Amino acid sequence: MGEMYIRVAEDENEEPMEIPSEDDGTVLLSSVAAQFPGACGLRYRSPVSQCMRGVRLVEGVLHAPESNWGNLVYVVNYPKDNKRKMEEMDAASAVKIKRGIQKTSDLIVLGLPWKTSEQDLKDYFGTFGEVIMVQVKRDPKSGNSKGFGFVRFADYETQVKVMSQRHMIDGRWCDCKLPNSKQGPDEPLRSRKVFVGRCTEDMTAEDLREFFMQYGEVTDVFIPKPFRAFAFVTFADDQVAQSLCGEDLIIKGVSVHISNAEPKHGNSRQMMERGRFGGVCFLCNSLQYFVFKTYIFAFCFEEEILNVVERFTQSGQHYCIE
DNA sequence: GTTGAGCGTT
Repeated sequence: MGEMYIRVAEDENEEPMEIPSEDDGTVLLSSVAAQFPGACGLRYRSPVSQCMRGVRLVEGVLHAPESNWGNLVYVVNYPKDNKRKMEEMDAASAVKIKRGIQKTSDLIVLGLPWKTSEQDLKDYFGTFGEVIMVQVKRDPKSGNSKGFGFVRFADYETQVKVMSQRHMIDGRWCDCKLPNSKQGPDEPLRSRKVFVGRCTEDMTAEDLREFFMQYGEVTDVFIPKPFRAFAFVTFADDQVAQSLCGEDLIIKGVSVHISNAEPKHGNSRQMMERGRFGGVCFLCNSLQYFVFKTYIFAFCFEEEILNVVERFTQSGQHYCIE
């Protein structure tokens, strides 16, 4: 038969590449793999049945169908769950993220007027997007509203939008948040909050909010007092928060460093057991945590320390200095 | 029958 070339592509619609055959008309899998690393075989679309057919492979040698390769385009087979497949998966999920196609979750609606009904909720939230669930929590006996409820949207974009603002419902301001049951260690790498290090004292919460708005909806800015050269910024969308981690950004002419705000397993008990941060506070004589000098943790990005700092500053409790 | 920070009878 003599040496010839067969046309091979990664996809039926892509431009094929010519792969040399052997003198006996067969094609070595190694020849295919030389151009398509990781290839484990070939397939083609039968002109008769219009189905994909596999090419016979015996000990690394590909045999022509009908003893003739013809002018068909052969498509490369890759092993299941190999690198290429993984890349396709990544690409697919990346598209999902970019398009905002993400699983939604129930949002708790806090501050509802006693009179607000589920129909009221549906009518109100329906103006943001498709509502697929509403609930008003009531006392089973009396049927009286407990003043809070839940809502679930069809689209993640809608959820983000709704979480990013307050809501005037039947004359009261209400907040929509992720319920506690949906937070926590459910998805540890999905933090919506970032740590902003190297802050200067002239950076106000409003400065930070305005700056970070360019990346996405900002739902909270927290600056510890007294000044400690860091802040926490929370976004409505965890993807935004994650995308900023590791960045050095310029705010008011100074470079701040963004890193993750929440430890994967930042358990205060674990820290105490390690004996690194445990002890008795000389101020209150009963607290069990130490926080070191400002300049130490201000420039230290160890998640555990930051978590402790945040717990203290947010709870309004005093803290210990050495 | 009241109230106003919170966290969901299944």
